[in-house]
Amino acid sequence: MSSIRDVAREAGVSVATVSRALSMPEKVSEEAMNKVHRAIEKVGYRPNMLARNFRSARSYAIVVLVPDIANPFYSLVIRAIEDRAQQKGYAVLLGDTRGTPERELEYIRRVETRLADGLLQLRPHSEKTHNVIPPDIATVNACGCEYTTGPSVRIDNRGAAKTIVDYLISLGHRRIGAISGLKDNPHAIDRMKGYKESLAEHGIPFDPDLVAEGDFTMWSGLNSAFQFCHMKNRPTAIFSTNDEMAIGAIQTLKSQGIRVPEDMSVTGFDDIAYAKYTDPSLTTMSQPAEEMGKMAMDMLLKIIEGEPLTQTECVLPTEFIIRKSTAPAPGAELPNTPKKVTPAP
Amino acid sequence: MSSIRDVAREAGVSVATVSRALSMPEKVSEEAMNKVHRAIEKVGYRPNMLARNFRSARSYAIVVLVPDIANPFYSLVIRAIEDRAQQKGYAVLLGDTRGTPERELEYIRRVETRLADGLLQLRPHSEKTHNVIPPDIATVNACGCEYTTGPSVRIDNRGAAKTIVDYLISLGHRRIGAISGLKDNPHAIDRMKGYKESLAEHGIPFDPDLVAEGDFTMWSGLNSAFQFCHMKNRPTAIFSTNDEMAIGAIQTLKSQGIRVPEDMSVTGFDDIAYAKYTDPSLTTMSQPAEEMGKMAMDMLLKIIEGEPLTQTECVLPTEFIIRKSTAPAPGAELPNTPKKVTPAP
DNA sequence: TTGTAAGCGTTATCAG
DNA sequence: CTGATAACGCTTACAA
Repeated sequence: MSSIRDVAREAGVSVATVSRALSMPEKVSEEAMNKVHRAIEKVGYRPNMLARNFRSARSYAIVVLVPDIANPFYSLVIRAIEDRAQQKGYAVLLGDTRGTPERELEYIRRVETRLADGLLQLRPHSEKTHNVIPPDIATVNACGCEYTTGPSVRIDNRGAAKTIVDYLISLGHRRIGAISGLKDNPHAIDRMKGYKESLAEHGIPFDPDLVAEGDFTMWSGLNSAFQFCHMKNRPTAIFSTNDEMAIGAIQTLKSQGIRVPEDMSVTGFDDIAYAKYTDPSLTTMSQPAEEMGKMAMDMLLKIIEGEPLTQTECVLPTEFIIRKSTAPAPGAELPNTPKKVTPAP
Repeated sequence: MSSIRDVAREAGVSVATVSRALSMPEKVSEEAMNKVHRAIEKVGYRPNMLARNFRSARSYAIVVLVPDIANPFYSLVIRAIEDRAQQKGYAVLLGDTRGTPERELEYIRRVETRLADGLLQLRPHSEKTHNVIPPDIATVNACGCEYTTGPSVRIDNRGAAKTIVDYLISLGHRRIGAISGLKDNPHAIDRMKGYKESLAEHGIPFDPDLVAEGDFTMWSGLNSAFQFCHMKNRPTAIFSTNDEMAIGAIQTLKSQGIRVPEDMSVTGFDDIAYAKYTDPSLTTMSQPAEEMGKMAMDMLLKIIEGEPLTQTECVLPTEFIIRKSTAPAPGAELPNTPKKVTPAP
């Protein structure tokens, strides 16, 4: 519990010199430097960061607001954020909101009360169900959507979804079921837009009976798929707005004796690590999770440090990964099997 | 940026009264209370927690040291920790070490410099490869092993592993391959002990050729399995020390035309969410991830607050989950198929 | 290059 | 119950 004073006394210099030796070494003589370091060693001094942060009115911490840390896509983004933060000397406060506005508010308060210098959001902001972020708070959205306001990093969810459905249609599918996220989830909304756009473009009428509402969990994918199994005129393909629901859906299909992809194709979204190891492996849209986290962190740091933002919205490219869960529609006659699909911008 | 002074002036009371109104409301008259709250509202006051923490020499934060946040088992534990921390008014600093002692040290420093009040470790401590935690730091291990020193929460890794291998043997398996974690990983060591114990108990000689060293990733499981496929006298079952390696291994086996479980049984460890959705679904040992995080957090809080610990080591029960990835050994004659297996203590 | 001393926003200690 | 005031450990003008 020794303080800077003890070091100063031991070294025979002033506290100012000790302070400077620690934070502006170039302004201290070599001799003083040595004395200080010896003294630090001797008294076992550790600077009190609480005091330093207080004095400099900065916490060197940011909070990450995430709907669910156990979601593998989010944990990838967070890992990248943490990595970057550590490099820059910032700490990451974990803010798992579990979808509740109350918990979210707690974390917003943490930055209002100076416990954090900024806020990184991993879920698109929907004013209806979430708190509005006070305007004086430095914040960046790392997983934005089309209508995200304020600085954000995102992918083209709509375009990426359209790419997937275009592909399904090119395989001869005409009845394509969709497993959406919750109705007011901005990611689900954007992706469903792409789904509808693709259908419209190919002259396929949109059928509301063909969309099931999930909540991005495997469990909900499992349940949603039942709805499609027992239809009189069941779809030949399922477009899921994320990988876990697709994995759950495949499970159900198999249990009902429906072969994937021979009888029904299934696509995911995110390309989580498990997508490659399911049976069959999952055709899906890969998001640059690491890059998203890293870029968002860099943007937030700029805002915090008062540097100008070169661009306020950053749309990153996705990659369409074709694996084994998709095949030509049963009985479809294809002019030629598509070899290549342009990735979403 | 208004301070407690502004509130005091506005309310016509002293700063001491404002401070008390906020942290010891029972010691303030109702009248003063009202004046203060009106003033707070009016000037838009938010207490500066940096100052409060500095003054009270507490950060109300803990750091969680985790080898890899993207590991689904760890993210479950962390979610529970965060939940508990939030309830108790503590923040969680994410410390993803990526296995490097340097990053680990950075986080240990954070608690030495008062930026956190305590340390929760999610990996067993092995003195050889990790920093030693200074004795004056409040710390609890949430995923301990047999030889973890200091307060810890853990499961009986050895016993649980033995339960699995006992089961395999009861199915008639005699040549049982093992995919271990890295040699010096304490979890891997404990679990491999259980493996060997079970073999010994059943009079099956231990064969070093039958153990592959993985690193707990799916990728390493995938590679390890190849080693078993191409053996002259290949095993009829694989005991993997975690689920991801088991999932990777199954992938390899299938690709090599080896049916699971008909030709070869595979077992995992952890029971991550995906274990239920692989094909075939995975027989594995379920760890009480949430409970482990919650208990460890409670213990750490007690240490921080100076309360006595009722017990310093807490061993939680596991549950053996038999799914579809295990079956009787090919050609084995079983006296009677085992119906029930006693779970590890 | 170094030292002196004035804060930073709170809480805690004393008197009143 | 309330108010004045001294810390808390550090940074940073300003002076030397």
